[in-house]
Parts: sequence; C-alpha cells; structure tokens
Amino acid sequence: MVVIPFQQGTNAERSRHRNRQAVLGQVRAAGTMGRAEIARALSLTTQTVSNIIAELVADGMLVEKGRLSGGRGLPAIQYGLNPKGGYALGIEVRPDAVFAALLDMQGKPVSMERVALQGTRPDSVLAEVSGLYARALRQVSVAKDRMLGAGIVMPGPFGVTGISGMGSDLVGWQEVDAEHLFAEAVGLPVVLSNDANAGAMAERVNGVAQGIHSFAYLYFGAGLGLGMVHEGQLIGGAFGNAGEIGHVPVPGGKLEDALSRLSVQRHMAAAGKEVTGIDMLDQLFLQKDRDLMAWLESASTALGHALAIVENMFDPQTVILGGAMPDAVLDHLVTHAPLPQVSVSNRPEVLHPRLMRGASGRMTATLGAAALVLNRALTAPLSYAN
Amino acid sequence: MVVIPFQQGTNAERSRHRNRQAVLGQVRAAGTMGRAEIARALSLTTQTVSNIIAELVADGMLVEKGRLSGGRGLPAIQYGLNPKGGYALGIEVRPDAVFAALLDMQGKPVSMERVALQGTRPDSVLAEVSGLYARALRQVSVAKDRMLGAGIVMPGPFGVTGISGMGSDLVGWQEVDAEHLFAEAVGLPVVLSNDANAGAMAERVNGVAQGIHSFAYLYFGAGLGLGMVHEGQLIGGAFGNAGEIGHVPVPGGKLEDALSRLSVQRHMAAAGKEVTGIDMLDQLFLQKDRDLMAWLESASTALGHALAIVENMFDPQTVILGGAMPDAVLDHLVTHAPLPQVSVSNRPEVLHPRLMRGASGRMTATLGAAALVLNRALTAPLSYAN
DNA sequence: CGATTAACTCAAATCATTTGAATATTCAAT
DNA sequence: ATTGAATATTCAAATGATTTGAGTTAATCG
Repeated sequence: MVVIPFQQGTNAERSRHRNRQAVLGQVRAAGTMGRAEIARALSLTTQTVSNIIAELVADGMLVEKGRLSGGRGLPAIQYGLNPKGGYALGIEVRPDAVFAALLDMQGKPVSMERVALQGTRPDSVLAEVSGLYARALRQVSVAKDRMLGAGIVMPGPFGVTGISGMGSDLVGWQEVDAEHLFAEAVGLPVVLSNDANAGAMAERVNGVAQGIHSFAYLYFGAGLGLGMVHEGQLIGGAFGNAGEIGHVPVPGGKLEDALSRLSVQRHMAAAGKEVTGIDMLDQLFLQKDRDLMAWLESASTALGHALAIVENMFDPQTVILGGAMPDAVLDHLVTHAPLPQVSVSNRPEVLHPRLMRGASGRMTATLGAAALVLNRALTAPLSYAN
Repeated sequence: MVVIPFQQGTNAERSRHRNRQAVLGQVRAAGTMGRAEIARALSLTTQTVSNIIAELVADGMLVEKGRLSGGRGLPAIQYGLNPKGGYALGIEVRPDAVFAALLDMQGKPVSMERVALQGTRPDSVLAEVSGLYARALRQVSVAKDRMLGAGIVMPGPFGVTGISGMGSDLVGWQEVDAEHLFAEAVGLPVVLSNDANAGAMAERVNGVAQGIHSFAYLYFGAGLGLGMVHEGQLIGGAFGNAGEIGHVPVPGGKLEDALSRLSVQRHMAAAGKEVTGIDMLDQLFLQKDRDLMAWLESASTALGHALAIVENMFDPQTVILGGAMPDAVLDHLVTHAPLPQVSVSNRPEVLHPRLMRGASGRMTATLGAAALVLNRALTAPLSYAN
C-alpha cells in the first residue's frame, strides 16, 4: 500500500493550486460568477482572484459570459466553466465487461463505450482500458493534456479475505496494486474506488446532490453499498472499504439479505421466476407482480432500518437511493420506506427530503468514476484556522 | 446556525499558520524530531522548517532537546514540545454539575475541578464556567495568552426535536447559540461537541489512539455514543449530530436497549438491585453478580452487532470502547464481544486489535473536551493535489 | 586522515497574495 | 439633470512566506 502522508505542509505553489481549485469549484457550483463575488466566497482578495482567473482563462478552463448589471456599481464580468477546458475519464470494471465514459468539466458525458471481457486477469483488462481510453480521445478529439485524471471503479472490498463467497471479487486482482497499474495504463493520475462511492460523486457532480456537501448514497449493486460524503469529500475509511453497509446486521438478518439485487433474484426464484435483468424487473413492477410487491414490502422495511443506521450514525443532509434498479422500483422504495421516528434527521423543519432517488440512472458507477476525478479537481477541502 | 463556508482559499498567512500547526503536530506525534526530519515528513524545505522552529522556540512552544547522533553527518538538534507552551480548557456540562480541566500542550491535565449545579439555565452555567476558568488559570498560574482555546461538551443531540424523552437534553439550551455564549464567557475560541466525540479525541491525544488516524470510539454515556475520527479529524455530520449509534436498530431492538448505562440500571432494577453509580457496578462485577453477568452476556452480543455496524460502515483502524463504566467491565466486554466474521475489518494480518479499551478513565469527556482543542491546534488536514 | 554524508545557517531570489491608487459604471438622493 | 455613494475592475508596488544556492559544522566510513 502506498503510504499516505498524514499531514502535509504547504507553500506558494500548493497555495496557488488550491486557490485555483477553489475558484473553479465555486464557479462550477454557481454557474457563473464575477471576480469580486468569488473573492468574497473564498476569503481572497479580488486581485488574487483576478490573477487566477486570468490564468484560468488563458488555460481555457474559464470563459467570459458577459456583464451582469444588477445592483449598483460597475457590472461584474461573469465567468463560467468552459466545458471543453478539462475532461475526466471514468472506467468501470465488472466481471464480464468494462465500461468507459468521458465527461467534460461540466460533468456532461461526451462519450461512452462498453467492451465485453473474456477474463478478468489484469493484463487483458488493462489492455482493454488503454484501448477504450485511446478511442474515446480520438472519437471526441480531446487532447491528452486536457485530461484531469481517471477514476476507476472495481468491485470491492479491497484487500480483505474475511468476507468470501461474495462472488464479487475480481479474479487475479487480489495481490496487485491496481491504482498503480491503471495509472500506468492510461498515463493519468488515478482515483480508485468502489461503485457506491462513485455513485455518490455522480450525484454530487451532476445529479440530485448538487450543492449538498454532506450526504449518504445507498447503492444497489450485487449487494448494497454506501457512499458517504462529508464536507464535499468521500469518506473512504482507513483501508478504503468504508460503506459496506450490506453486511450490517438488522432485525431479520443482514441488510443485503432483504435489500439488494441478489435478494430480489433469490426471492423471485423461490417463486419460480428467474429475473435476468433490470428491464425484467421493470416489467414485473409495471404488472404489479405479486411476488415482487411482496419483496418490495420487506425491502421497504429493511430500507427503513438502513435509514435509521445511516441517519443516526452520519447525520447527513439527505440520503440518496440509486444503482442497478429500475427508477420505478427506486421511486416505490423512496415513497414506501418508513422514515424512522428515532433519528437525528427527524427534524421539525427540513431543507432537503430525508430520502431521495438518485438521478444518474444505470450508468451511475461509470459516470461516478469520472465524477470522482472532477470532484477532486474542483474541491479544496476546508482547513481549520484558530 | 452559523454558515460554514464550504471552501476557502488560502494565502501566505494562512499557509504559515497551517505549517506551524503541521510542525507542532509532527513533533508531538514523534516526541522529538530534528529540522530536516520534519521537513521530509511535511514536504517542506529545511529552511522553512528552520524559520518556523525559530518562531516556535521564541514563542515557547518548542524546546531544544539536545543533539542526537545516530547515522552519519552532523547530528540533528532535536526539538520537543514545551508542555507549558500552550494550554487547552475542557468543560463538561452535565445536568447536575460542571467539570473543568486544564491540559497542557502535551495533553497532561494540570488542573481539575467539579462544581455542582443548581439549575442548567444558561446564565448560571456560564457564570460557573467563567469562575472555573479563572480559578484554573490562577491555580496553575497560566497566562491567558497561553490558552489555545476551550472545548465544551454538552449532552446532545443538538437542535433536534424528533427524539424526545431521552432526558439528556439540557433545560434552557434549546434555543441559544451555545458556542457563541461560551466563547463570550471565557474569551477564547470554542469547540462544542458531544461526549463521544470528545472521548475519541481524548484517546487520540493522550490515550490508546495515539498515532491512529482513523478510528471509532464507542462511548457509554447515559445512552451509547460513537465518535468517528477520519484522517485525524472528527466526523460531525451535517448538523453536528453524527454518531448517535444508540438509536440504531439491531436484532433484538435498539442498540442502547442492551448496551448503555441505562440498560444495566434497568436490568438490575428488574432484579431488585438499584445501581447508583459506577463504583457499585465495579463491586457487583468483582462479586461476579449473577444478574450483572447475565446483562454482560446480552451486552456482549449487542457489542458484536455494534462492531459489525461500525467496522463495515466506517472501516476504521480500530474500535475503542470507553466511557462511564468500570474498567473491569469494559475489559470484560472487550474480551467477550464476538468479533463479527462478516466484516471488512476481519483481515488476515492486523496492525491493531479490532477492539480495545480506552485509557482515559472516567474523566474521558472532560479531558476530551480539551483534547478537541489540542487536536485542532496540532493537526493540519490533508489536501489533495493533482 | 581524507572523503562522504547529513544538518544547519545566511543571504538572495522567487512565488503568490495583499495593499493602495485610479478608473468605470450604476443606483439613489437631491 | 446632477451629484455622491457603492461596486467592479485594473495596474503597480509592497509584503509575507517559501525556496534556492553557497558555505559551515560535525559525525561516520574506508
């Protein structure tokens, strides 16, 4: 494992980098902003912001958006992100296929591709990934130096042997430094994470969590995952495996026994119906299939438990539900899950609904992989002064 | 509510502050260090570290500790924290009393006092607090400008009405800005938190979590609380109420039904034994009281559930158990709790035991209140460069 | 004993932000 | 319609903090 320095000092160069990040992030969050406005938001002087903006405009990251006359005084020149100023690559590795997406700085996907995998051995996966990356660049004609980085999503958990038989661990990836390998394959800085974390970032960058800095994201993968975002940053845990909420015991068993894709499939199989894909679930839901509705009943209860756990432990602004389920099913769960009474989130006045459905659809994890990069590039973490 | 800026830019002054923090933190963690060593650890130049150290020595925060000859070359001058260089005030407000502790920069308590409360109205509490603070300063003859800040611990949760009947909410504090009031009363920067968070910091600053950057702390208060430390910083949640793990549903009911001080008291009362204090529990445990042992049996099971939740959701380096329980009882729980099989923490090789007993004893929360301040003063959060 | 290694210091250079002065534009009051 | 206050921006000089480079000191290795 790479030794992560626990503390780092800073200098002029790092300060500049941080301030650039902050300016970009601020502009992205607001759409368009003027120099003075940005300066106030970041506790910088207008001159500093002015210098940075000049640089960012020269680099093609920002573009002028005309003057906005509103209040008194000289109308501020508005600046907005230049979507073509930077791109992020998102890669999702599944046991049977690799997905790639290229997102512009705005968070909009500009290319997508899927390649089937023969095996999951590192060599072949890496070769496919380089190919996907090269094709994406060519297809959209993006210069390599416009790339901000690559986000990789793989089935976790990473580096643990205690949980086996999950069937999700990729063969051949146990003993390798995946992050390093991918970084070499694409020649970019790499962020490696799991599907739930990526999904959370997808919602933050482009979905319903825009402008929300602390939230939790419940993700239907094969099992059930959780992404936690605190002050704009993911909480990954000491070993990168935080959020494995599926394994958590609740009344009635493990959470993912009642609330996961495997759980529906098992339930429906017991009723003699083999569920092969998401579309089929969608069909069954439309038909109000009795067995599916029965499963939803118990799943809603389980979701209530999950909420009680997540809300009380993490106290987020909201909880978002997403992943490999039809939107209609997610919506049903969102409206039918019992919101726990005994919860710190049970407030008299609320700014956000306690539970929402995610907006990223089925490609959540792939888009989220790229969103991991965007979030890192556009967010300067808070530091505490005295 | 105070609007917390989500991002902030930085400048020369803030950089310096941050670097000072980082140097102090590094020295504290290592005991003694030389300039070049610190520079390497923080990715700064030796010259920068030299300048900062000169300043810190002049300010009385660091002291020279002689030369250490080990390898080749000029032996480095070692520097260590000057315990008297700074002090942190810790205040714990309980429904019936206020506790105050003064910690030096090393984390060692230099004064402690308890004052009984008539009522918990803000005026009277604040008056007692100012008094305690003034007496502590006089008693240890600490100059006011040596104070780094004050940490306040109060029963939470803060600003929630959904959970009532907990009996822990302080009367008269619902509608006031406690942080501001305390800051005015003592004339210091204030950190406000709950007992579990404070306890976690106590362990980090002076207990078994020294050198551990990501861990979780289970705290026996009236109920059961959880403090989560991630990369050296507390995770407070969006509204400051993260860690209310007691309310979480597990097989058999809410977690704190089986695992809390109230739970033992109820259990023992049902057996006709009124438990009035910790000492009495200690006695009963020594005598291997049958009813207490029965409670411990079920409490251990519950603790196993708690571990499964905390480990899988947060993936910490370790979980620490502490709070208002006799050490012997905590030890019993630590040894008897079933370590969950299905957990991301169930690793083949471990650096830290998965479950440990805290070392701060009964004054955990008060000491922790001050530790909150020390941690903030000595830890520069990581930022991510590209 | 000389070569090498490493820590430290001084002075000058560099980088980035801040300060101060000047200008442009709009709103609001007279 | 005119004037004054408020706000946004820019330019040039000043400031604050880190970095660079040369030089000194001290210990170990061969």
